[in-house]
Amino acid sequence: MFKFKRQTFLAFKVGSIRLCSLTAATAAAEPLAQPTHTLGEIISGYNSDIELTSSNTQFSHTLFLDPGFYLHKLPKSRSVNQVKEIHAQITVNGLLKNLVVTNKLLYMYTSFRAIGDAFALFSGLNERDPFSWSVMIGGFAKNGDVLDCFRTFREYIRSGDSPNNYTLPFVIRVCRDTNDLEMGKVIHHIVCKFGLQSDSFVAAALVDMYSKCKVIEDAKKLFDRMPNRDLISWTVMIGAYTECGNANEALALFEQMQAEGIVPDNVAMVNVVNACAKLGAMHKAKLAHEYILRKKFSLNVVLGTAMIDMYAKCGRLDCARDIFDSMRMKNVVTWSAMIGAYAYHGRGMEALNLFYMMLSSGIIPNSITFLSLLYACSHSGMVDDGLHLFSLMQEEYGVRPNVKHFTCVVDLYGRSGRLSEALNLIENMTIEKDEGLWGALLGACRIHGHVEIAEKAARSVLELQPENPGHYVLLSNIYARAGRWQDVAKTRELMTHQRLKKVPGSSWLEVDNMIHKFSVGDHTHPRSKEIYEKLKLLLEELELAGYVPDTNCVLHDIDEEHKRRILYTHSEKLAIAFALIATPEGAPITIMKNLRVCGDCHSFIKLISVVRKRLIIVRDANRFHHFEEGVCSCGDYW
DNA sequence: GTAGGGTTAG
Repeated sequence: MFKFKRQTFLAFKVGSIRLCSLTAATAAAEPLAQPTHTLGEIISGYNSDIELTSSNTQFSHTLFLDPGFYLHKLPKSRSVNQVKEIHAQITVNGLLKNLVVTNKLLYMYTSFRAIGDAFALFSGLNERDPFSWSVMIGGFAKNGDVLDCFRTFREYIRSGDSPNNYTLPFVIRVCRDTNDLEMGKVIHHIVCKFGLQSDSFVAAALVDMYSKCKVIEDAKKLFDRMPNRDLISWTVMIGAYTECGNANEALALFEQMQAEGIVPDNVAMVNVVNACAKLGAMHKAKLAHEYILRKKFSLNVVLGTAMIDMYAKCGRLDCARDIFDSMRMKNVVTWSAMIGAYAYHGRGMEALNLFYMMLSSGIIPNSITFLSLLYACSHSGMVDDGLHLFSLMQEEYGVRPNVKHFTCVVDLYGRSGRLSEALNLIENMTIEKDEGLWGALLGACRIHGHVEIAEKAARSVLELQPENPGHYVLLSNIYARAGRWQDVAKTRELMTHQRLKKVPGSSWLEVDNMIHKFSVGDHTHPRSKEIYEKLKLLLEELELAGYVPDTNCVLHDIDEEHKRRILYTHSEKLAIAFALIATPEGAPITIMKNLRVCGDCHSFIKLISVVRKRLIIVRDANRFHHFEEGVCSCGDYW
């Protein structure tokens, strides 16, 4: 124990007080130069740690001269204020000139996202090494400070140092986060220039960047060329395939990874679970779950939440709820996932009840929680509840509605036939409108056959997205229903003038633990011949039961007969025909579709559910449809 | 002795 001399104490006091402001800690180094020297003299006789206590009990600090002490102590900081306190101690000890200590200090500031403090320290440094630069570049990257990150990276290169396998992944990350493929390619050139393309960290970051920028082929090429593919690069690649809609390939890759002797971890399993969710394949989901239990992965918040989503998207609300109930730690994402699951299945009341449970357990809802709730209300016809939540969200929780929230409210009004209120809401909105918003209004006009508002909605939606064939189909359906055949023809004409972006539609289902995938007019399935024969019989059977093909769902400029042929080979119908061949009589059928089920297929499936006495569940891009005894409660179609 | 790539709800 050492009692301060008065002057030393004052010097320290200056440091202690000033370290509370961002730049002051470094500024404090200057006036402290002299007194610290005194302090050094005082304690020069002690090589070991010395505790200095002031006579004023307000200040009681331990000062150490050994850099190792701070390297050990800094990571234990629990707040930025603690870092600042240690910063002051380092300062009064004159240890700021030790770059190892200073870099760690810099890192601690960035880890608390105190980027201003970090930069103040960084810019005050007389000397910087590649560690300091990479911590600073990484700090900006993790904080989303794109411009500062690039600026610092440029400065670093200008200072004469070479970019390395630490700095580059940070810069690549920024390109990924901002979806800046062009900049990503520039960085890729730099990577090659410095011969770092084989580094695991750099390569994995590049693969991730390419995949998030939707150039999966480039990502795969890079991945295939990697000499050492570790767990993380595999995980990135698995996630990339799931993201681009090829979940089957993602799961295949997971198998391949294990065959190469790589042992998955929790994060890898989250990616596997996501792939199963995308596939909606119950068998795969169960296998993944069993694997997770067998290998004793901890069901942490992230993995647990992913599993809730997986089961919900496989059509198993009960399993999703079991996982939800078994989770000890739940965050707002977990609750929102479960609320979203109910919403997705058209179970508005359950979604709402869960929301109130969430509130009583003290979780604060966010923008996405409310989006799921509004979605639940719109698909369950709970107009008043939806409108109440829409105002609650803004007034009680300060969540500013984005265009997706508005879209739900338009849907809410629209489905219940309050079309002018929906239009009014859109017209009075101050935020930017998108095609989804107008599309919701257009969809509502189809349900209620409102031509006038439909034309208004169609004009706006086609202005924003002229290349989407779905909008023309909707408008044409509305005209057709009103018997306005000239306008149907005009719509088709309008469409043929556009370059249409066709997202290939596909449907798939799981039979005997295998995924069977179909696209329109598909003949690739090994049992294709049987499927088409079955479909022919089904069509005859259904026409007797009153099915009339709705060729308005096909908008190609072709004759009626050709339209019928296209219509009857829609992927949903092929999938249904296959299911009827390959599954036991009376068993429920579950089909997945990457786009929305078309109106004709919707009526087709409704009829199948009654003439074949089957429960048919269809998951499309929007929701789950439960067809039972000729009824689907979705309210999407007439 | 100080710096690094992958994860959950829409």
